[in-house]
Amino acid sequence: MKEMKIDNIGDFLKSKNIKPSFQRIRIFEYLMNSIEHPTVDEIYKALIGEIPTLSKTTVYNTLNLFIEKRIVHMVTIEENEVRYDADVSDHGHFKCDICGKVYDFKANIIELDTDLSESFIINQKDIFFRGTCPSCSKKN
Amino acid sequence: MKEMKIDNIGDFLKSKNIKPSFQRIRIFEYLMNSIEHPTVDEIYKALIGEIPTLSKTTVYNTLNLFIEKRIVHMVTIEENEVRYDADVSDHGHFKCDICGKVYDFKANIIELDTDLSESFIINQKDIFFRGTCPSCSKKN
DNA sequence: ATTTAGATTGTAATGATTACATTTTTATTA
DNA sequence: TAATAAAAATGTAATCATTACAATCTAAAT
Repeated sequence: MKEMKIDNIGDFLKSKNIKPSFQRIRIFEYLMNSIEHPTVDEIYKALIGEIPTLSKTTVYNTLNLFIEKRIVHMVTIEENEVRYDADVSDHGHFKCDICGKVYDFKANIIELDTDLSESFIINQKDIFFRGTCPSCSKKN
Repeated sequence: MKEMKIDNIGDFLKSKNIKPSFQRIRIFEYLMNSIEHPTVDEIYKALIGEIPTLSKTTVYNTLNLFIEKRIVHMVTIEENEVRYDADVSDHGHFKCDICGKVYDFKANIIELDTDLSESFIINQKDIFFRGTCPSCSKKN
């Protein structure tokens, strides 16, 4: 999910040195408007109706390009499948072990105190919590 | 990697309600002494010499049991394969995008400021950074 | 209009993980 | 101790996400 609104996705992609093909625009748009953190399969299924020639390989290629250009984050919450997030700002993910739902939360990662040497160049910071979400803990 | 030394792994497993079979003891011991965060395949290959009848299914079963009993953490750093860590204390992982090596670092996760409601029950906290490690950035 | 690079597609292969049934080991009871 | 039951380990086969690669299509450039 992206808080900042991008009015013209084509121009945004261009500004990141990405040629704005139709598929790329629609994939980024879908990811931007997703509250969940969709998998490749979910993105593919959501767009195949509108783009009948879309192939899963294109979704993979496009997402890998977006990651390389740093406009999308890979979220390895699940064991088996990778999820994607168009919100590249610092924030955390909470996964409920019961219902499997993933919640976003704000975290002040910049102020996190670590013993990591200055000579490590950090490109991405992820915070990931697991546990039981309020609605599932109520049921027990 | 586990900082705290466990002198008798069998007793330790028993204390966690895990029957200490030979395979389970050896798998936990291997994980405890690993500086890296081995994959299922790495654990299997490391032990097959010593335990020729060991099956990969057993490694999977055992690790899933350890996770359930909270004595091992799943580390989803890689895209494709899950890694495991016998250090369940709060700490972070840094993965170098160039050489792929994973570094542990200390992080004061408890003091991390988040907007997550109190009604979320947190069982596991993970911090994961990506970037370039000192030895790889020197080379460029 | 032609050429060329880039983007998309489909097929097939790879490789991690799980399902499930069978066998082996360990614990329990008579 | 022997018999029985429960738990653990094993092997095979299946599933499914991901990638490799070659072919086709599209769009930009000359």
